[in-house]
Amino acid sequence: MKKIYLKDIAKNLNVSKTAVSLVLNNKGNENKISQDTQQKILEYAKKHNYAANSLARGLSRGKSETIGLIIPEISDDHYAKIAGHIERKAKGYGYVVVYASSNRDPKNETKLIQSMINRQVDGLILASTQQNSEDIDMLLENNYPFVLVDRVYPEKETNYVVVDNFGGVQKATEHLLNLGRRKIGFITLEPGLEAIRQRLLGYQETLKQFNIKPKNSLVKELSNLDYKFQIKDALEDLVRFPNCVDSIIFSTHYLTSLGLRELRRLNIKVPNEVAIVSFDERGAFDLVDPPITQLSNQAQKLVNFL
Amino acid sequence: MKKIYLKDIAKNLNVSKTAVSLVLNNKGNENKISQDTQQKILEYAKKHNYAANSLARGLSRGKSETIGLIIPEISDDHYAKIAGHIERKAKGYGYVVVYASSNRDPKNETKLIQSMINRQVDGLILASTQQNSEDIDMLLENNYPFVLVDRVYPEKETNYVVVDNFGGVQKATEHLLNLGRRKIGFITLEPGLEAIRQRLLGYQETLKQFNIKPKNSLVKELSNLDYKFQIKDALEDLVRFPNCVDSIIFSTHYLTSLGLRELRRLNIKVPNEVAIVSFDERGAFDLVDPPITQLSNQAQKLVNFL
DNA sequence: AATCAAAACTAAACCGATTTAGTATAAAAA
DNA sequence: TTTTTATACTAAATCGGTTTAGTTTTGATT
Repeated sequence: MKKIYLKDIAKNLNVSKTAVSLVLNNKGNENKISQDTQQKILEYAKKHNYAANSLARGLSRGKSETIGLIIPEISDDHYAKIAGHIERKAKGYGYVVVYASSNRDPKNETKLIQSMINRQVDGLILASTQQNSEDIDMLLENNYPFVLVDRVYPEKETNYVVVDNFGGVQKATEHLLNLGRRKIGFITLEPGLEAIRQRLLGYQETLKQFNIKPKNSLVKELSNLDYKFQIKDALEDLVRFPNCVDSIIFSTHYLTSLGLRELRRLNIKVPNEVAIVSFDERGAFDLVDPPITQLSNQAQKLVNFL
Repeated sequence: MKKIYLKDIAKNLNVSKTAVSLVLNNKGNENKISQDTQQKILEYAKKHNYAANSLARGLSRGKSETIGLIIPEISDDHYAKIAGHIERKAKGYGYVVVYASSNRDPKNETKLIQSMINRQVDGLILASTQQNSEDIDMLLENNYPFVLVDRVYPEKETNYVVVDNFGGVQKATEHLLNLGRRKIGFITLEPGLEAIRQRLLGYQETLKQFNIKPKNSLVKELSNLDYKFQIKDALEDLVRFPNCVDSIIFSTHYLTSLGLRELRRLNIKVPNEVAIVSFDERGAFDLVDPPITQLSNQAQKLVNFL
């Protein structure tokens, strides 16, 4: 089974490459190629299993039918899900996706963006480190087609798709309030990422709407580096006097994991003594008894807008 | 910031495209381009941020510096991890990876393989559905560079990389035996996949090595479609008279998840009454108390051989 | 001064498609 | 019969590189 090229078809059927190309791209009619000839070409192509070399096609058409996806880490569940949904959508349009992980390093991200552009991807989807203003500016200036997902530069005018961080936490907070909880703690990260800021805001604003004054002492902002250690103190402080929370919202799934273990260590009954809600989904949460309330399927919602 | 092409450099420096191409590909010396000229070209290229169009390069070189990855599902934790490791390795060699999910449908897989080939990927990594003998044959016949990962056609002579299914379960079994457990149940899937067969074998052979006769009544092979429902009966049968197992090996992580919940429902203490070992890793298992013994980091080990 | 080899460079073919700007033939209109 | 207009096709340029097969220039050798 040798590879077959456009010119082989042309030669064997005694027609021009042009004719073959037109017919195989469904432009036979508009270019007045006779039905006979079209038939002939289509049959021959099918019979010999012809498929265009997409590098050549891409070069001459100036597009690659490929989209580039740059994410912090493909092996991260959250981004793997996003990648999955993007791929499904892309496939529907005949696109293929190439991915690359920045490992949350802006320098890497810059390189990857360049590499993707050189590879002639037709567009970029970027879950940025959010520390690459210049790259975003560059893309904007060059009118390069891209959209940000999941992580956004709020001060820039770009297309973006994010989960509703504010609304999500708002719902979480309302959920707890409707259950009658009134002393709601909030464990989150330093507000470096816009998403994180939005989540805190969602919590605070919802409390206000219920005429509860948000107290800073109930909000624990852990360091991105040290959260694993800090969470212990944070949690103890929340559940002990004088805070004595009756519920806690965790703003990311891994904080939830850690927090849950800590609560167990402290012998605190979940949800009777302290109810908890987690912002992110996490498939395996259903392993835990009792199930954790979670805002599920964020990744799904997110990509449907693309 | 306009795009700059090889011919622009050539024109502006009054040299030929050939010279520019050679120098930028580090073939200046072997082709006796003078140091002066080389300097000139390199500087100009750097200054103007030249980068080759990789479609054009790929077309003329006959390779794309791209590798194709076909997996059942990118959003599956296991495959996302594999994808992550593959990407890291690939990046080291200047390769980029395009992925596509077969959704475990052989028809899809066939299409994807064709699509990847048309896209001129330089090689394929395939976590196959294992129901596509013809595709594998085709690849072999055409001498196409590919390797199977994770899922293998044992009767075919291909390159492949798999976790040591046999050895893994062997270790798991030894682990339980060394803990003094003697009535070890094995919950697995129908032996459609080679990996699954190897796991069962690992269990059976290890028992024999310890002079324990493997009993079929202690092995539960659940249907791929119905395992969620069948696992209840399977588990009850194992723990109740006359089987009364003191431990269970689950051959996949999702069986472990389900089994664990069932054991809890049956009020059976893990690991005191029944110890369990899971074949696959699963990050979130550390949520569960007590921790589940697991064979960890399979994905990592797997890809290091690539 | 003629010869030869090495050094420095380049024209043009090529990769495999797409696409523009035609041409040749047949049928219809003048 | 000549002109016009469709119809059915095609040659050649193009995309942006790489590479083969030279050619020209310089310097050393006889």
